[in-house]
Amino acid sequence: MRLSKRTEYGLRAVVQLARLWPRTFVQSKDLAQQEGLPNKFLESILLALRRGDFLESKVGSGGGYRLSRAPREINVGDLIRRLEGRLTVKEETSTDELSPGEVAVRLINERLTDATDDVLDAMTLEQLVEHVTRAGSLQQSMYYI
Amino acid sequence: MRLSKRTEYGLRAVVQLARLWPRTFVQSKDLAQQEGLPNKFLESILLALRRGDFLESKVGSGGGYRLSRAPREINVGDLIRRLEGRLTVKEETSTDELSPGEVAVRLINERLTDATDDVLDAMTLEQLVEHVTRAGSLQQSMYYI
DNA sequence: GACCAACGTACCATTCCGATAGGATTTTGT
DNA sequence: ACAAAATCCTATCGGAATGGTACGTTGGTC
Repeated sequence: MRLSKRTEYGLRAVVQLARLWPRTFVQSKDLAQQEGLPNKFLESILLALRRGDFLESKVGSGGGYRLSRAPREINVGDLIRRLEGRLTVKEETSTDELSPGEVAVRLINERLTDATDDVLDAMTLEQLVEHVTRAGSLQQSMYYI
Repeated sequence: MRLSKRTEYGLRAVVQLARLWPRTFVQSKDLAQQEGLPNKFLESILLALRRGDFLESKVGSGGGYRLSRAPREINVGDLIRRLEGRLTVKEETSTDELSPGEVAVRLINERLTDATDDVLDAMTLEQLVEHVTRAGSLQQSMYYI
């Protein structure tokens, strides 16, 4: 189980935006620089997030992106499902004439998606950022031991 | 979250073998035909499973594959991890100088792999086959309603 | 009206996935 | 002994997905 680069970059940008919330707009260029990401690629990701109503954008000088809602209101599962862009062609639910092996595979797939959805849906962006800053301060405090 | 074809085919073959356990060797060709899988591709998968000590094989006329142990002794998690053949280049555990975003991504990845491992490790091949045959008999009985 | 940044489109390079081809090796059956 | 049968092994390949770049357009600010 591995997240795509697209998802990873999107998450990293959103985490940055959440830490700045509710301050004003941040430009794609700056986000890319802070996290060391390819600028144009990131732009396309941010655009998708805006379309998914996770971000608001402002064009022109002094423009940029910001979260459309408070981090508390944003669910990580929703975010990632948007980023992964699952097309998953509806799985062709032809329940008839399934071999035993096919039934087994289907069962496992269901269990896996349920488990991952549970993990991701139980986490808000606020919680995620909280974990991160805790880990960060922990990391920082270790320099002084 | 989706299993690769390689994993899917391997599972389907193993489920068939588990249903026949502890009977004698089944040929790749027959497994491929029963499940409608490409023969040569399946062969390479079965070979990997043999190397992973899930199967025993016998060369020559009357040869084939069979489980190396009882289905009860085979863990689905082990099986799938073998089949996916994740190379996952050790994640480069450079704990220093991580951006907040990177920490967040790492956290999510850990949670996801933990959750999926939990699901898969809690299932033996015997249990999987049991689920399948139950579902199968249910499906069959519906023909007679 | 000059600049700025989001928006949009098209394209490209590389990797991975699923699969096939063609054989070499080992055992069984006659 | 020999032929058939099956696993075992290596190489290759087409196509799709992924990750990324280039270039231009639109809309907003000073």
